[in-house]
Amino acid sequence: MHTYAFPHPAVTTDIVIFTLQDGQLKVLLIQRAHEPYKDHWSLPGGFVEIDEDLEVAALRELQEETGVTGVYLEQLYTFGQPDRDPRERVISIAYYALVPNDSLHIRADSDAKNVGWFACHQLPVLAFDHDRIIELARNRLAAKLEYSTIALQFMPAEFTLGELQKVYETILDSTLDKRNFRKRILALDCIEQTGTSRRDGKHRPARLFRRIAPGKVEFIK
Amino acid sequence: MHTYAFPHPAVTTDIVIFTLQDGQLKVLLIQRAHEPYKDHWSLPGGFVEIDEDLEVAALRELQEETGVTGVYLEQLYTFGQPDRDPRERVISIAYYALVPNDSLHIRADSDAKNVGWFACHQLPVLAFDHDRIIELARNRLAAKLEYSTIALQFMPAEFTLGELQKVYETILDSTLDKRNFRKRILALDCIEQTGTSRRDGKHRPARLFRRIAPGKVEFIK
DNA sequence: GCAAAAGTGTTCTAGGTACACCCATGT
DNA sequence: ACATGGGTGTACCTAGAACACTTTTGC
Repeated sequence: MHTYAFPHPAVTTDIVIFTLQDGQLKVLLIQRAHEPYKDHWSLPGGFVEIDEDLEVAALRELQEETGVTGVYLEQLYTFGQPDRDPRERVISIAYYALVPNDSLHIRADSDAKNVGWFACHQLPVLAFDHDRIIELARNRLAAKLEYSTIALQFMPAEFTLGELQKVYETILDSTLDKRNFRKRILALDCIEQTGTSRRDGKHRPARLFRRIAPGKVEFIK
Repeated sequence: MHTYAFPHPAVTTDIVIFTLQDGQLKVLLIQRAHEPYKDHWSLPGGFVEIDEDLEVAALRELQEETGVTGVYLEQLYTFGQPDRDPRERVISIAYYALVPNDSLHIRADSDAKNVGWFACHQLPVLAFDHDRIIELARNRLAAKLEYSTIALQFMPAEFTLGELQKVYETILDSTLDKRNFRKRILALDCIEQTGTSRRDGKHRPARLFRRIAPGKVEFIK
């Protein structure tokens, strides 16, 4: 037991894990096995250990649920409405992560709970205030596309310009002009040709590109 | 005493209160009366009450230290390194506030502690990680000048375009072209002439403007 | 040969930058 | 009269938007 002279809130991290699948922006959700919000879907998350850095706690959740490491992770916002959890006062530091589709190996039912990817525009009813958290994360992600190279964090080691354009179009939910897109991206000097190309379907093979600074997200303009 | 099955961190809010004085961007600091960091300067802040919303806690600190209400307040970032406070694990949700210079009445020595405004570019040695917090707040503020009307939150009810330009120049630490500045600001449709002007010194009187939507910070571009 | 995505330049437009002089007041 | 900040317009430049055809492959 742990006692304090004045009441302390519980502190958790929740993490919005984004990926792109089937041309849709998806988030990872977990079905709750217990009350409150039993059977509702919710964001992965959990209590911050007493000697654990916040970002480390978020990375731990990410690792436990997806098995991935070394992906983009950023603090989003801290949610602390007194009644957001009916059990006790819980303050949650929300993070969001971007996971390339090809590095995914969801731990299937690691502790007998359901885990799944849901398209952002058709989410189930969510536990707590997790709908607000996802909404905010989506807005932040879309905003960052405009002024940073964050979209590259969704890409595998090698990718085509067509695939990258699809990422932008999916997140921004709009179509882009191919020539303008290529001009803009190449002018950023953040990707380079591998020299190889990939045959894929009954059409001209596409040149492959790689990131110049893989882990880095740079601001542009 | 308050007892929990597993250890809980303490949660505080710290608040970076900005104002403009003498053509300088300043922040409000408080001299600590007790250990740790006794006599060091620090940000105003304190523990979040167990049933208190985070923003309400920040507003309370703001009110206690400056007496102002109804000013711009925004959550900045949450700092939670395990060793940032030597006493116990303390997670701090940092906010920043923008206070028009004319609405200031610092409570002088409300509880026998020193309070003062310090220019951002000549801060004293600060307690905890408060130097990092202020640095981040400054960057956020400067960034927001470029894509929102946040600068208006520093202005009193009526102001001249010259005064508003000075605000931009101070925060961005650069000089701006007068004609281009006026064109840009007026095109935003966020301020309007009061119809009056103000005589002030030995030169032509300046037209006065007011905000069209005083409390609102709009995104531009 | 036809369907399907890859690849490639030019023109137009709008928004941003650079720039210099007259105006109203106090001393 | 002169010093001080207030107030105004135009020319240039550059970044973003609009736009259509040829190439390479699989079937």
